[in-house]
Amino acid sequence: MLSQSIEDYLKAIYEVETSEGKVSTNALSEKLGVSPASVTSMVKKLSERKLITHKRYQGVKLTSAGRKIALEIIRHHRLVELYLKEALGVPWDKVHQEAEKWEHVLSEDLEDRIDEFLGYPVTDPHGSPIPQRDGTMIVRQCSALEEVEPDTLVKVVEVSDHDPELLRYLGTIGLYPETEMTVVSKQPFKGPIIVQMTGKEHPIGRNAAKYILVEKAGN
Amino acid sequence: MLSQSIEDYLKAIYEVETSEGKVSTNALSEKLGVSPASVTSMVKKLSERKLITHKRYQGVKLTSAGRKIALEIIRHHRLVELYLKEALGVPWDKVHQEAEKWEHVLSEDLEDRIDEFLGYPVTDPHGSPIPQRDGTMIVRQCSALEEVEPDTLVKVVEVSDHDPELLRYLGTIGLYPETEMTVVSKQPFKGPIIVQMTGKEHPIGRNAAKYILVEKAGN
DNA sequence: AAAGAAATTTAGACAAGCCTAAAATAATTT
DNA sequence: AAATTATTTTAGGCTTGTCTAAATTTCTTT
Repeated sequence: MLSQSIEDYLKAIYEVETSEGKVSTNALSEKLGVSPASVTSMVKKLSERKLITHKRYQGVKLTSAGRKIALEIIRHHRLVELYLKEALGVPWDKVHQEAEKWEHVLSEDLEDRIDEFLGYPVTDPHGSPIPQRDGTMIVRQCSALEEVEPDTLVKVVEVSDHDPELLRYLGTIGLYPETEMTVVSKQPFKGPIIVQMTGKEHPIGRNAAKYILVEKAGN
Repeated sequence: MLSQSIEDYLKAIYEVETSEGKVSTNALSEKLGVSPASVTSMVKKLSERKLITHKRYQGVKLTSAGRKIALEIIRHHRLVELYLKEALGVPWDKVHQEAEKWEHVLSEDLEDRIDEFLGYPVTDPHGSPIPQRDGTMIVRQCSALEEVEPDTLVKVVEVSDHDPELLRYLGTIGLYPETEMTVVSKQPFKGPIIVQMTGKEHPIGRNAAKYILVEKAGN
């Protein structure tokens, strides 16, 4: 049995690896909210257990054993998020926080029951792909809303769950994964991006637009 | 925020207090699976925090603050047990083990949602009463099946969840809380107790009969 | 290329919770 | 009542995961 801490580190390493490519001590320190020194000592332990590889002063990499565990935890996390929303009506800006705790206590049996209850879903409430039991995961071609040229019809693919405040705001304007919308204009000087959804126009700050992933809608 | 360990101790103290009256270091050591010395040191910590009172060499007692927390944890545990059975079809011999982990990660918000989903239940799948939000709990007049005289019509009130094997067996013969049955005879020399349920007769070992609580059925 | 800045690691400490072995106290037996 | 046994506590140690402060290595700037 792995400690909650180890699971948290492996998950964080996976996420940084995916989003930044390189996994530095500092990045992990930041992400996990612990000191760099603490990261170094945990990194040592994870290397000894062959869950990651590590060369001094150069980042860290998951081994396939480590990646398998990371994906398992992320699978738990995202299944739980979706379950809480679907089965218990927890609003989408709250599910992340709850899932952070639940992901560590979910048995395989319960994982399967929840998966079945949800009809073997492939994405969580924020549109993030759910790793499948075999470790595979859907891949999608998408870009940040920030990068999209005006006059394009796009479909929301995924919204970052890092900021509940953002999720609440997007909820109020009805912007969820699968929503289609048209990018009307990008205001100059890093001004907001204006999108049109079901008739209405909404301004989306650049900062928010970085965290909204979209794909070109079939038009 | 209380550690999982502290929550486990408070729950164990509550349970021993209820079933034995006096709470000794040894009883807790046994119940929690840790050494008596460990219990002593945790007891010291809990006293300092005013969650229990303790006189050297004479057991331990919950303060009202401590009891409140114990009941909260037990409420979590029993709500989760019932939820897992009702919402996810987890068999009744498995729910205890899962709930041991979940009871520590349930937020108040989720507790309320689950409570509502279940229609504000008062007992868990084994018939144990669920403490209400205000700390109250239903009380019932019942006795162990072992003590019941033959030729009595009884209703099962509660079955101990301490042994999954027993629960599985009782499941196979259809003996659940609310089941009515007649005590046909008590075999001599600590032999089994014969009960009749829906026509069929079943022998129940004395050891099992200790853990089945019943009340006289209105006949 | 050398100096300064940034990132990383080492060294040493601490809290929580557990352990064993030994000492102290209480309960039971003779 | 003394001796034996059982229970509880004390003393001292271990592991996990964290921290700060200082040393080392790497990167960046000039």
